[in-house]
Amino acid sequence: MTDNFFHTNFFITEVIFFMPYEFEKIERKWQARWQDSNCFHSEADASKEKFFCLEMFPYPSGALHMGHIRNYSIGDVLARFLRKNAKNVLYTIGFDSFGMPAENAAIKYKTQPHKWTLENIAYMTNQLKRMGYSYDWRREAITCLPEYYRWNQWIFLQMYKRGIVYQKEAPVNWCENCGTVLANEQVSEGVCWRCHNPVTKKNLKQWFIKITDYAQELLDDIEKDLQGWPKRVRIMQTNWIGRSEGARLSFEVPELDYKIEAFTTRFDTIYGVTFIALAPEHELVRKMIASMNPDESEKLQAFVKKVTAQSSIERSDAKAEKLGFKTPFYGTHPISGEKIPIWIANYILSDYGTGAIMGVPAHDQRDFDFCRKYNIPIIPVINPTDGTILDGATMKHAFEENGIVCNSDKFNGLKTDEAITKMLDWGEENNICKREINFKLRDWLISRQRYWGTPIPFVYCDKCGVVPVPEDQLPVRLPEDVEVKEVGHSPLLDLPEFLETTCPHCGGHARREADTMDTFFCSSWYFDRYCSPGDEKAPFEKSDVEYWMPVDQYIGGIEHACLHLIYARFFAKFLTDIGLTKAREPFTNLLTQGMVLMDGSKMSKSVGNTVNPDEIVAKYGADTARLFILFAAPPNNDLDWSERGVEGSFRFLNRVWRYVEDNLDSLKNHNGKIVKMHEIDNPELRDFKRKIHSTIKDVTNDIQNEKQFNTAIARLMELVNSIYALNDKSEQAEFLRREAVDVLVNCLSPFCPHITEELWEMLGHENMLCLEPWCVCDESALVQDSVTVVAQINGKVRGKFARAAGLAKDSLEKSILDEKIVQEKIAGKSIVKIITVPDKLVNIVVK
RNA sequence: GCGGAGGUGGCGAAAUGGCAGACGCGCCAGACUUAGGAUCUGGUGUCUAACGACGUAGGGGUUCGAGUCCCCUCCCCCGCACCA
Repeated sequence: MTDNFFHTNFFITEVIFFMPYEFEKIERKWQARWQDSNCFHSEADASKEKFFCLEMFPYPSGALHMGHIRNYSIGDVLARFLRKNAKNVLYTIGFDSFGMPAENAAIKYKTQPHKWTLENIAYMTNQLKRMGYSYDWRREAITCLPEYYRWNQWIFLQMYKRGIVYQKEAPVNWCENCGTVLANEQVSEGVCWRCHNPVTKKNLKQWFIKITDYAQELLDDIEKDLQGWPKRVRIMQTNWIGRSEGARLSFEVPELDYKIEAFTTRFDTIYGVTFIALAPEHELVRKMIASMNPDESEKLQAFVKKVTAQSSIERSDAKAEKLGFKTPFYGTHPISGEKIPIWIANYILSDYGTGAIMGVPAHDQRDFDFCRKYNIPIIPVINPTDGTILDGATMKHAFEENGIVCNSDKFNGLKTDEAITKMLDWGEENNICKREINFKLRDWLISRQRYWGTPIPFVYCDKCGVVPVPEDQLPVRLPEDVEVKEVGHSPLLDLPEFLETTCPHCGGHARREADTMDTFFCSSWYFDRYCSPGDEKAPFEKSDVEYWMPVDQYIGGIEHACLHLIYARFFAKFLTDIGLTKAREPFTNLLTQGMVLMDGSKMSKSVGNTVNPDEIVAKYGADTARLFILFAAPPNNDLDWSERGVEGSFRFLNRVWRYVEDNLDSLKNHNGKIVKMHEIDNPELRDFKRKIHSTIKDVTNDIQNEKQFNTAIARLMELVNSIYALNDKSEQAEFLRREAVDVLVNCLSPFCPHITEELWEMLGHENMLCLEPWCVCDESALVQDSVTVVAQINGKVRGKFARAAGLAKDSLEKSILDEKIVQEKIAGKSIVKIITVPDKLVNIVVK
């Protein structure tokens, strides 16, 4: 009750007790001025150094959340700072506006995805403008509009022409809840990245993009070109791409007239093979079922059914029980010619390698577990270097380390490293194996059984089969006037006017592809589009992207480490291959900002611990919201939301405001003269002058090099404290105050652009602050007159003394030794050594 | 299990190997006040009456000097995890 009273009467109590600066009026005033003056528009200009500042564009889910505010506030500081530092800055925003939530919302609210999405975009655009972000709005890209997605279709067709796009029937990830298939990257720990429901495998014919063609380059360029990325992300991508070197070999199955191919990284263990295992999805399994006796065949079918019905979580959990089925078939060992039993096993992945393995239980823990369970023999072919002789019957676990080869004919006695090379050489000479590189990265499954996405530009002709839609017929428009009735049923399937068409080849009857593209396709090149907004002839102009790309600073969440950030890198490489761009890596520097937490856990609607940016902006203004979120933690840390902290930031801005307002006459009367350090005698004023310029130096460095906005803001708070603390009323002091206030306002402006524009204007400046150059640090003002020298005895601080700066080492030493306290402390002891750091410290080592 | 990033006051956090805790929050005291959740001033790591001692997860090491470098251990967070 009491709480409620204070909340609802906040402004009334404020009016009575505390009159804050009029942030709402001021913020709206400057937002309008910026908009009217087009001051954030940028054009390619070869005579200027460019800077492309990019933020991961939002999905228009309805409203901005604090994560967005953090992301975009970081970006805006950089954009504004660099603009002031004479860079030609490209900074804009857009909406990643295709995707499932729009369909779900359409069902829930009985609306249309199109309508819902555009309304959200309108709302969020207002929010972004209300935050004062300095976007060039002319460059905005909205992916769900035909003028954008037609170029998705166009790029897709270029990929098709180059053989990068293909259709394939395969066991693919299926999310029942979303009613669609998912790419590999979009399944994490066996669950759907979006809805967290377990994913199962389904055999479907789908569109894929051959990202694997670029696997090696995607890997190589991580270390070569992505030094400006967090190490974490580089490692995540490296692991995701998952390169492994090995060999391919095959086992003949004469009975079935088939050759089982297998990939191994340990060809040196080839003599230890005691079984072959196939994934239940392996093509040979079908052949086996067909050629087995009915009784056995039925059992095998039941086994396959049981295993494939398991969800990805169950199947891919390393701790899950290994299940096997012994088939009556045998493969021939490629060297010894022995008959090796063939099993079907649940732990063999159908989509890695060949979906079949050579089982070496002595040297692979998974195979070991499997063999112990099913009593398959275990033959060691490597012994530890310590002389132990392994025995397959008694081994407790697989020996996976390097060692000495045994039980392997002429290779016995070789060390593992040597054995791998020699055996592979021998294997290749004798046509037993072939060296091969395998990647964990899979081709990108691009089809989605959803309505709200880019239509895949293909038709199925009764006569000609799968036919691409000719480029001059693009876009294939997505009908907007639809009713989404249920999840998992695309309304396109009920729209004959969309589905029924004619074949571009033969003019006969054809049916359109009703699947749409993964929305990650849209976000893989939107930054290129920012360079050439509204281009009607191409996705973007070559000259534009060659000027602006690559992105100099990208800012976004780490959750895209192995999603968007891999897809976009792939796109950059593909687009350069077809001559459209030059930058093979799209993002030179990456900053992954931390999450915004509330009471230690992530803000989320479902938990109900969110803070609505609108309310914060209404209560304290955009400048305060920005300041708090930048001050509370360094950008890459998680940030705990604190209303108290917000109040602190608000207090600071009021403190700045009040100072200028209360001292405005004097400040205005002392404009235009910069007092140089050498003109100042008063030590207090010399300190003050030094403070002004050390602030410029530190703030510049913190923004530019460290991207530590929290410490930059701390320095500005110190400057404000110094301004308040200065008592001197001399003319010189007044001029210095004026200088300090100008510096403060300018340096604060990237963080809090509105209040600083207003103050700048109040101070009598005529130009908009956002266009004014950044402050220049006067190095001569940094010179220290006196320094505090620490006297240590045996490393412990025993006194602090003021000394003139720049004293020579020996005179400093002497002067410290002469100090009474020091003399007392070292009395009766002998000096072993003195370490002196000029202007800092003298450490006397005594015995 | 593997890989990565961390562990500093009551809290968020600062510290090119050189005064640990800048700045902010909170707290305490004072001033101005009819009033204070405004504003201003001062204080605020722990122990101690004090001198002083101790203090950056714990233990060891290098160094004149370690939050920072090296080794071991513990704890939290993140990513990967049957990838042959």
